[in-house]
Amino acid sequence: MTMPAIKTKKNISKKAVITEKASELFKQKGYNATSMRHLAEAVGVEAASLYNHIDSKASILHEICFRVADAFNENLDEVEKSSQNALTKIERILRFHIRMMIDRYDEIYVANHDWKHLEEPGLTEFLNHRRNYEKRMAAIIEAGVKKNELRSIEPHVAVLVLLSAVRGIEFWQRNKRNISAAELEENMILHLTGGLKKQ
Amino acid sequence: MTMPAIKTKKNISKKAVITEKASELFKQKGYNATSMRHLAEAVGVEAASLYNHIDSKASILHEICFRVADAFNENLDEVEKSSQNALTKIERILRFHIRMMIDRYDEIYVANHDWKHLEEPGLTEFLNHRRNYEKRMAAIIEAGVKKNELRSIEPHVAVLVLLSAVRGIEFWQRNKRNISAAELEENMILHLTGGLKKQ
DNA sequence: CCTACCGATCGGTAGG
DNA sequence: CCTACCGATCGGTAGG
Repeated sequence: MTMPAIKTKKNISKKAVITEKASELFKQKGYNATSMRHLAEAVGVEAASLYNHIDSKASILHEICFRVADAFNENLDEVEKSSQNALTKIERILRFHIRMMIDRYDEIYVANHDWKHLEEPGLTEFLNHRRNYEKRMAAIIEAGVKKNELRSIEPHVAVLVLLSAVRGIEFWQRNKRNISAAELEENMILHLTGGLKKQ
Repeated sequence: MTMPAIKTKKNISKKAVITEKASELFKQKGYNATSMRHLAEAVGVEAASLYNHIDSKASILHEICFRVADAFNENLDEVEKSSQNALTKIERILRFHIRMMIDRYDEIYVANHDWKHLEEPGLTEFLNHRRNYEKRMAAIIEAGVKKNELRSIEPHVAVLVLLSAVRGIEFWQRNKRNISAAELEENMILHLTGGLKKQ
């Protein structure tokens, strides 16, 4: 008799290590420049052994990208459900993005940079996720402008500015200066919502 | 007797075609995922023939990245020389970035995404260029804050927000909606400088 | 500018 | 989880 429960548990845990190391390497070198042999070395096994835990190199990227997408979608669901005003909603979304960029940097970086190498149908699905997310954010801003809560600004441009500004935390990650994560967050919120508020 | 003048002219022009096609392909697929055989096909020759015009795949990436870096540095030189106030200087820099993102999108995209694959010493040189550029921008903002022209904001965070927000034009390039380039530019400036102005 | 070809490395499999 | 190995593809060179 085998012991399926324990075997499963072991596999999951090793798979988690592989995904984590892959996130690190993909972030450092990029998806294509990271070979399964590099990854195997980082994990501490031979390349062939990785395939006992994962299906393919592509499947690792798929898992990283969609885990990230799911986290952002869940947060947006919650924000949408609330009855706060538009500026508060946007601020909540921004704070979530900023914290994800700080706490789960490797995964986020990979999802932002290497989604292009997803295989179909994952690629299309991922892009649909993203387009949908941007539309929902734009709708929040549009409602705020209509209610005269926000400065009159083109909602899609505002979304583009907000989402990419937050990605700029990559600069901060590269050389974490004297600024703390909290200080970074407050200054970003100040700058970005300052451009949305009515003067 | 050979005719060196004409021969040189021919080589330069073919090299320009190679660089242009490479920018396009690197943008679409990424540097590593673009093979010299793909590039040769796009140019209309066999892969081996490319090497009559360029030294290596790496040298193409080098040329793209440094051509971009030089353009931004030249503009910043000009802005610094002027005696305008801080907000005007920042606005001029932003408008230049926005127009570069629109007019020379392929090159800029490659410089932003694939600089990581530059070979040393190019990689270090490129990163120094960038760090220097960010410092000079931060100095402009810092001076504006001190002179009480700008809202009190951490200058390095402001630079990070501004430079990455502008990169968000990638979203716009992916699905150029109903918004014109001019409308995009004015809305971005409104949003980003709105967060810098004193209320 | 081409044909022919090089050594290196890739993702992945067979079999134990 | 390993050894041994596969076909495919890579950047680049020799020689004409």
